[in-house]
Amino acid sequence: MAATDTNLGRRRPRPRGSQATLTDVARAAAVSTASASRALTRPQAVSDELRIRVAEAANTLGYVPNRAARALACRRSGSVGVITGNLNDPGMASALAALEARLTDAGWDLLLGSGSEDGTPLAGARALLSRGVGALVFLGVDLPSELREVRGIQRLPCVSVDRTDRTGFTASAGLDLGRAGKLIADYLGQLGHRCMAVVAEPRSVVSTLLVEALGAEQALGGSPPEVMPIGDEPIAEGILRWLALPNSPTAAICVSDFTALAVMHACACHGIDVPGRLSVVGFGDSPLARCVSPTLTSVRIPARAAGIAAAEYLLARFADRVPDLAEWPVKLAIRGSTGPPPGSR
Amino acid sequence: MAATDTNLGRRRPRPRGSQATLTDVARAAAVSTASASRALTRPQAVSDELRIRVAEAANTLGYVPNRAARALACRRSGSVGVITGNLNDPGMASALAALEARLTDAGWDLLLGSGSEDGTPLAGARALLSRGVGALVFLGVDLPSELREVRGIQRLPCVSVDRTDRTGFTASAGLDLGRAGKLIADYLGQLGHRCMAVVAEPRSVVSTLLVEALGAEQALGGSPPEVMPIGDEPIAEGILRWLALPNSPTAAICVSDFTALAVMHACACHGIDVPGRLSVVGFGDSPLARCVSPTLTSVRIPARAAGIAAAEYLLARFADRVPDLAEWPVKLAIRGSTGPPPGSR
DNA sequence: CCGCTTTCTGTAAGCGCTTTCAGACGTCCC
DNA sequence: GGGACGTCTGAAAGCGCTTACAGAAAGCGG
Repeated sequence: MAATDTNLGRRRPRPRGSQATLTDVARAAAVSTASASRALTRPQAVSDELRIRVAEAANTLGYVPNRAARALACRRSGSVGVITGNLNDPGMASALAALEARLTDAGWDLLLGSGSEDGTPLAGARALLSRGVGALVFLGVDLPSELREVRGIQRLPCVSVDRTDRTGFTASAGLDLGRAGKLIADYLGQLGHRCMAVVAEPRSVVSTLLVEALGAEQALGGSPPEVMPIGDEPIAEGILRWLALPNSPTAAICVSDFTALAVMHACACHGIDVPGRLSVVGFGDSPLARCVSPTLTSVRIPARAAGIAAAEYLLARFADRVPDLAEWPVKLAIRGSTGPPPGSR
Repeated sequence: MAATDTNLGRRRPRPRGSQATLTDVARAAAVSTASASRALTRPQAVSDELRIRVAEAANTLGYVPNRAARALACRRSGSVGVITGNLNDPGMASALAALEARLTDAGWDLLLGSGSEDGTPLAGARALLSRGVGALVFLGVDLPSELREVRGIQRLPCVSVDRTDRTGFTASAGLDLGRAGKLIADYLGQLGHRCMAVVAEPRSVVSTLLVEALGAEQALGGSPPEVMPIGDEPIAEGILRWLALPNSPTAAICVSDFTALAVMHACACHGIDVPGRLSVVGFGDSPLARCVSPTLTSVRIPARAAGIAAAEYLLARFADRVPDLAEWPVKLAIRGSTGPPPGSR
């Protein structure tokens, strides 16, 4: 239906004056198409003279290889699929940009799969698979364990850049957001905090990971953190309610710097001292984090590096090399918005 | 080089147990490949009986058409290229998600082109063109006028979703961010503001448009607005400096809600009344805008709608229908952070 | 100078799909 | 009953590219 609706599967007449084909190049260079193909794709396999002749012909004709034909002949698509989650999660956009740049440089296409819009990443993975992608990248999505059951995915290099894959199925490129929770818990725990809360945007991978990691952390006695969803009520009210609790949180872990700033502002408006009464931690370490007062302690995410790492991983696998996945540690940029909890000497 | 480096253009053996082909389906259904193809892509063109037989065969075999082969046979790629700018600009991510969802539904692929990473969108457009995309979408990028010179682009449906195209070359899908500046200027002008300033993240389309639109607006006497770049110095310092100017701004137009919140926070910390002394306008109308105090006046961007509009436009052009580009007006969500300038009765 | 290896090039066979063209088979009407 | 017509199907020709295979040319030791 979709196909006919949009005229997808209908042959079109070859537009006049269209792209030169390999045959044209071969004719212009007075060689066979085989030689032309070789000269273009594996220059070292032909004689210098032939290579130059073909290159010149290709150049003057403005030859651009037809990817579909190549994919068909090679039985390989030349494209990798990327399934994105919430691109508003700090860093995800730049990870994507870096990934794209590196893969494009190497001659691969990036096919965008259904992201956070509808349903699970499973549907997205299936759709991309049916498009014949040569690999799959998961960017800021929670991976369901059913993923490994998806038909044909076993053969495919898969990489997730924020290690949200609890299935252990994909490789994970450099970025361990899960560690961020531990990092924060350790740091705050050492300062003396025993009760901390999370301020989270819905549908955010970061929030999932934060809650999970904080809950598991021993420093906090294993109790799951209080969570305040964003967008329901004024931030200030939520905070005041927290502080009125018998065992009130002494630290607020926020899912983004934006959120953290909202918390700080609410505190400023109600005379709640940051970090004296409440420590605030942001996420993403945006440029603004050091431009506010107090300056904002924030998790720094090497997103660009992670995007590149993912790309390198895939390129290595494509070339049948042993991939070498460097870990790019998530770090905490400690600034003025965090300190010892009230009552600690 | 890249090609050999990554083994791109090399044929691979047909993996065993791989996808069923149309030929397999045809054989299983005991029909010719021609009939199978027709039954699958244009069901109304064959008899019921044949269609059902083929459908069943395809189903049991788990047949998935090979896109490359189809593209080759149809002389059409079945993919549209999208060139993204700063995905952190409010709304751009969701516009992309919506675009992707709609196009994927209709059977088109989304090819990601080099975004903000390197150089101009020109290179990105060329790269995508050489990949044989059937259309181009520009998402949050400033379009240089050289774009129309790109070889082969003239024949291609092009659409930009935020109307940053001053070349008049692309269609523009529903979203006129340029109007946002006018909207703000009008509103603030009516309140009595005569001098306003912009707080901008670098490399942001929104900021470009804001500065431009505000500068052009008559209400302000045509003088270009003061601009404070983000990340250089504490926001508070910049604001204090502004307020010390002889003809100090009475309103701060911020490139995002995040930025706006930073401004409000700085004001709160220094006893600057918002909106009494300084009105603050945000951009994007995020959920947090109504959770802060004062609630934040913000530009509401129908980004999802714009993404869908872009998709519909392309689908219409693909089907040789007359595209019908609805305008999705950018609106101003007026809340508590804006008011008359100081000194106005 | 011969046979052998090595290096390069061309021929031709696909890759999986769509579509043209023509044939087969009914239907309908005179 | 016979021709005109319409509907459906199949054979086969590509789409533009890669590559197996074989042939040509060149180098080389004996």
